[in-house]
Amino acid sequence: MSSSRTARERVRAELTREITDIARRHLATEGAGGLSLRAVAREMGMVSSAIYRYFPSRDELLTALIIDGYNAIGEAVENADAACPREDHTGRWLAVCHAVRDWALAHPHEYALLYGSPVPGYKAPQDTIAAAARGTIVYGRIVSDAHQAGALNSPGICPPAPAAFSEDAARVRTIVPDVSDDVIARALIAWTGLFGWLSFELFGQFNNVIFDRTTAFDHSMRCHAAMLGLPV
Amino acid sequence: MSSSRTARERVRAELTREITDIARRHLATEGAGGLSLRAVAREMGMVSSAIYRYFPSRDELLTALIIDGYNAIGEAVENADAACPREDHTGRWLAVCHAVRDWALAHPHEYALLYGSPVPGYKAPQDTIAAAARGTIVYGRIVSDAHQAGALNSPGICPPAPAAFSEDAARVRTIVPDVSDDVIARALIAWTGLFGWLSFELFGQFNNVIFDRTTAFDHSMRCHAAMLGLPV
DNA sequence: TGTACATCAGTGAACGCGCGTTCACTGATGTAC
DNA sequence: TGTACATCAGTGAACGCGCGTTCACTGATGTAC
Repeated sequence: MSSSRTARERVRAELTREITDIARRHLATEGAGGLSLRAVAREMGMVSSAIYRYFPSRDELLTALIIDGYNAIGEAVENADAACPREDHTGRWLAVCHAVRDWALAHPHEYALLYGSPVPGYKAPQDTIAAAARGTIVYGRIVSDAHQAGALNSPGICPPAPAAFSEDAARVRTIVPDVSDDVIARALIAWTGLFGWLSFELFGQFNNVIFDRTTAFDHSMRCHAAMLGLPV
Repeated sequence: MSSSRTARERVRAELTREITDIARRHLATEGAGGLSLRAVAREMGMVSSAIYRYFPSRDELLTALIIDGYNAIGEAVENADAACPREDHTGRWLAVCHAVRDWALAHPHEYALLYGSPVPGYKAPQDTIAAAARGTIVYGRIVSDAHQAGALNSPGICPPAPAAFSEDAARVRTIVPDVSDDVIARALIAWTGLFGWLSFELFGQFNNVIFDRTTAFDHSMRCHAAMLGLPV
């Protein structure tokens, strides 16, 4: 019967989720390289080979974790954005920044898995790339909304984007529609600036130097907004 | 005799260098987690335990590699800066940016070791922190030189640095003397922006999106210069 | 310059560990008639 | 509703591997008198 088939499948889905949960927890203690199928199986109370009923290899498990991570960060970003008035583009940008940071601080090893050094020997499959776009798309919509609302006023301090940039800009425009090359260039700076800050903060580069990180972060992201052309 | 003592010591120094060279090469193929004393020993034609004459543990070898890395990047930055006319502060900043990037592209795994996810289980000792400062000090001097030459004109688009930032700013001022909190905040943004860009580029975040990376990078760093208040 | 001794470099065997993955298997759960 | 069969989950043993680190040792290189 279809109800009993879903019974077995429900157990399967449940155990799959349990495996990824445990794996995620191990990631948080051992780091990406230390993720071991045997350790996960041990904690599941299973024999190590049983894991292979659920994931055909260690890399597939890693892939699942990466996709989950991108989705978690994407969801956090979407929620933060959705909670702001549509026309408050600066507020939306800042909300997104803080959402990414809060998530990163709560899940430092997952952040490292997504935005840190690539895991040696691991080749990211195509599925992860789609998941990675989720947060970026929200950011792109904020910028293009601001542009369409006429709220994006170039601060006029950057040199114009070079002609050689236009091909790459065209590709980025699929995520940030309608805006000029100049805006795309500045949007890229803000985006890399956000993650650059977080990587410094999470990977220890601020140790013994910056202590009130929330304050400095917030101010930095406001400056990025200003450079982007948003009202601050 | 002192000449014969230095003979033995010269061999020792030579072999120590050879070990770190091989380890560096392994780092470039296997990544930080895959660095193995046994593999290094094998390639040296030694038995694995012999390595312990030179490094008391795997972590000490890692520490040596990290310090070497920071020094290499620091030296590249120093040279790039020194090749510019002192009063061309914008040129000095751009030269530093390109020097860091060139080094990072030539040594991606070493870059990851220094600026990527921390190696799990490895606790960076104090020596590495001093070495890490070398490049930063050059950057700080450029900013403070520009300030002292009156070449640093605030673009006036950032909100003022919050009062809560002043304690951290004071700490940073030991590296960038004399400048205001506002300048320090903007200097921090440019610096994190540089490494944020490089991490995106090296860790794969630009894949399938940005292809002419040198062009986009150069333009981004010019924008950072402009935001910092340097003439562009 | 020659000898007695101390220091150091490198060997080889061993300890104890954990890993990913395969394979033939036992039972339990689901399906079709 | 009941039975015969197919699918799936989990077991347990094994393969083959590499790792960091310790230890007692042999020789060679350096030092002091």
